[in-house]
Amino acid sequence: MAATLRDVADRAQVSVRTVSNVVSGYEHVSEKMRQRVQRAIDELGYIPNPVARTLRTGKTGLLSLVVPEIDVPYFSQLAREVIDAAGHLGFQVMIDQTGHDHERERQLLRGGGRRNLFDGMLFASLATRDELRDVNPARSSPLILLGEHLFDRRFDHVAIDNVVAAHDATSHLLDRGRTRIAAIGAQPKESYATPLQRTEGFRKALRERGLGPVNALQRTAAHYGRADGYAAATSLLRKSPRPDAMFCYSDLLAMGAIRAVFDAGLRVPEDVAIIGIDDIEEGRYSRPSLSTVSLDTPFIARTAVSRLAARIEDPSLAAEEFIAPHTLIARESTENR
Amino acid sequence: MAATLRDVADRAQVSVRTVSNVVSGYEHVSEKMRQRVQRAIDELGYIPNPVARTLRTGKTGLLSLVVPEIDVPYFSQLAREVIDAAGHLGFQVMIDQTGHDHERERQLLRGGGRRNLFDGMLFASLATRDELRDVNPARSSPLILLGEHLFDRRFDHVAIDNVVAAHDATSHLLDRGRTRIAAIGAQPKESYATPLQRTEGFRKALRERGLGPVNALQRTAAHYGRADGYAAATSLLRKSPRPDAMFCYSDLLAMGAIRAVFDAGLRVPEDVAIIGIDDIEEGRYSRPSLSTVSLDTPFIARTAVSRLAARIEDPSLAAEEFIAPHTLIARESTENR
DNA sequence: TTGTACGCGTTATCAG
DNA sequence: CTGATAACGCGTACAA
Repeated sequence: MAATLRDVADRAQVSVRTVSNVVSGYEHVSEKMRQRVQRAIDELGYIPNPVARTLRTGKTGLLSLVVPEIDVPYFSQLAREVIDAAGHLGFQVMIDQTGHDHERERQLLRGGGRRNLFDGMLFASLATRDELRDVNPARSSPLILLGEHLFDRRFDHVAIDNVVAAHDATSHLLDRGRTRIAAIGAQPKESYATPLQRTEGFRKALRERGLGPVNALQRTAAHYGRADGYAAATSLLRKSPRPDAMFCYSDLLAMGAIRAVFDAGLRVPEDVAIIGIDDIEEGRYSRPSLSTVSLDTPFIARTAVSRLAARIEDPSLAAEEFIAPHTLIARESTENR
Repeated sequence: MAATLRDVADRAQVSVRTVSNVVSGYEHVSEKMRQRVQRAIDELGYIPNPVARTLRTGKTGLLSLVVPEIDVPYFSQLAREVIDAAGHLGFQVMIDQTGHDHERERQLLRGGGRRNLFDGMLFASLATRDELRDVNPARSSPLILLGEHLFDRRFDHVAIDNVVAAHDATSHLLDRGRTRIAAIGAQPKESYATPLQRTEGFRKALRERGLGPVNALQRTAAHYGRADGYAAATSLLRKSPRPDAMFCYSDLLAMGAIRAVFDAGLRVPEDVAIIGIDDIEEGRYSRPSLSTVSLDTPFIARTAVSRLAARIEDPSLAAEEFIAPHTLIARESTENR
């Protein structure tokens, strides 16, 4: 059915080598030869078979992006940037979801069960220290960690400074005159880096202003979704005296929290100020619009993809860490009363 | 470096044929043999090379999902379901974005420039009649169209009944006593099926209640995003008398419209009722929560993936059309005044 | 039930 | 600059 390199060679009366040269744009081919071959290619409608090429070269041109759930706005935004950045470098992207399942994460880190169909992997899902420890950087396929995993320095790693980001968000609430500040997003089992660091930044900011321990005003959230934020905020509002501000570890948590405040008959920001982290577009249109810490997703995506490409070229590269910039964005949800 | 089938065969003192049988779970292998081979496999840490297997079998186990932008909630939710459904059938999913670029759509429909690295494609982006006409179903790789393209019956097609959905949404607004109903989402150039059908359903519902032509209350929207909804709604509110309801062709348009109404100093639903289509999670937490037409995304994803799998098995299948169910969901944004 | 040998479509090596 | 030919790793018809 489909024409092969050999078919073209036969038709053009040349060797497959010559055809291959023309197809892959090899320099030293006479113009005459090139035209003759090109004509045969066009006549037969020949298209190179990427699988055969891959078998020979060992490169598929495929990257794998692993996220917990692609329909979480932060991750779909990241995916968008990653796919674009990868495209510019000639890669296509396949997506895997872990669904917060540890076993699945472990499995994907080992290369998806089978030997990889991809040249490298961007891992943006959670992973505990233990799961990473099982992975041997020297033997596994090229891997870049995104946003987490500060524990393990054997891997390339693109992230933000979570301690500072959380500190900035909390300080912003303090600057607005809030004093009973709650935090939503610590993990039930503290095994991940990001929530730990955000909690650290949160507490640090409070300490700097002479505010004591705040365990009673902290709430865990398993999945950083709207429902988690809603539940946590509802629980916090039952306390007396109730908090006058909430720092949410993700914008999605914040969206849930905002709704919870209103369902409790209170107002944002008048009664409770709310700030998140991520800067998803949703927060720019919500009522009130959401104050947040904006992460430079394009930077993260570009850095991760180009670093992965470099590591595919040279797997012996020493592991490096890249910190993406973040900016505090004040919107309506933390305005002064 | 990596062990091959032949390495295992040498080590187990058997032929490659036998090893291959064991690996691919062939029935008729003696238990003794199986164990001997399995031991060699484990010792060498052998993993089959999917590329070589693909070259031989012609199947990559990869599906391509094409969307306009993955970070649009409707599409990321669809992607989530598609990836899950594909996983159950042993497929992985790569994602391509068209970014509303016609040339790119055309290119992807032709198989991404190169011959396909995937077994089949789910096309959920827009495409005009012309773009599809260039594609020959018999020669291209297996293709399923999602949600659009009712023009062309040469392809498998999974969609909802857009005319009825739009009719339901509009009727809901009429049932709530609204009389000056606007519509946001027609296309500047009417080349796509979905907006045309929604406009048809919209007008049909108005006609049934004896309401005349409404061109003055229709607004186009190029990309169905929040910004488009905001701009269109703002423009509509300047009319006098102003509309008392807006039917948005997507939930995202509706989110932008809600914000626009409030920025204009008016209230939803008291002054303007708003309804969308899609049922994205965002609309369940927004203020007011968003009335909408819920599409059965899991059904769409499962149907599309299993149909694609079937078509990969048997490319000669006759094209078929699948209609996914939809349900009207009334929330706060269309409550009675 | 198992072994041998060939082909899948490329790229790379080595002559010429 | 171009031709012949050997890999790449696996599946399978054919033979035993």
